[in-house]
Amino acid sequence: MKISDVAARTGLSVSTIRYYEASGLCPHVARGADGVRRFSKTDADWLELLASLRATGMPMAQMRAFAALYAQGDATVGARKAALMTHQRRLDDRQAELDRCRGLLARKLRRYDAMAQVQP
Amino acid sequence: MKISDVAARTGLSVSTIRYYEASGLCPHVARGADGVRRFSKTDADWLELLASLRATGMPMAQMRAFAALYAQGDATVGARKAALMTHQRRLDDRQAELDRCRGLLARKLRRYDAMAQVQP
DNA sequence: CGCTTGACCTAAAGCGGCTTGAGGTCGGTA
DNA sequence: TACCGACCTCAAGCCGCTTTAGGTCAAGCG
Repeated sequence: MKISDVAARTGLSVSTIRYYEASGLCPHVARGADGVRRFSKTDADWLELLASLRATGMPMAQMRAFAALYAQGDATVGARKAALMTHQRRLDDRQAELDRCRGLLARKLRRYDAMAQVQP
Repeated sequence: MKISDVAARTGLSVSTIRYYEASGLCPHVARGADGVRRFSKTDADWLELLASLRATGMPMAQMRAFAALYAQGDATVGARKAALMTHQRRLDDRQAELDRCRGLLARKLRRYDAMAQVQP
């Protein structure tokens, strides 16, 4: 799999994928003799997870820590589980923000409609 | 109202509020003779809305545009309504991302649990 | 055959959205 | 009076990318 394929699949840009690798988020990506990156299915799956974590607000430092655990194999499953559960809580916070904002927008929009009726 | 009060109320940091003002997001904040900002209730409400929009991903450029409309008064209600409705769609996108991520995490966590059972 | 086009590569600079730091003014209090 | 804390400005720093500059190679075509 080439970098463009992974980009298409994960929704990350090609640049972002290179940046993530350079930042230690997806270490050990294989290279062909020509120096071109060759992603395994596992690499792609991993990046897909990263993309989802990042899109929902996990900081890079935590993703880096998570990647380091992942690289150390099965012994770290407990720690990884904890990291994901921490992120679940972040999701709940985001959800709350989203809901608050939805409410605010709904109220604002109703007020705008009321204004439009009074002076059309 | 002083800047620290607005910070407490909106959840924005004092620095961020100053930065927003400097960026044209909340123009015309009054100043005392001592040069200290004096926020009206309207200012605070406005910043609260901005905080919510920002926290849910509206780019500053769009907030700036929205602020400019707001500053021009009631004639721009239609445009402002459109802007908020655009943001509502962004909320839906975020919601979808959140849900996707939740699903992914749930699957991952189940897999981790399975692994822990096999080799405790 | 040579030439362009396009996908890949690196390294470095730029950008959006804050945060932090240096340096200064004021009012209150021990 | 000397210090503390809240305010101020301006500039630099930081995070998470994106863009730009400059280069290699393979495929396609006039």
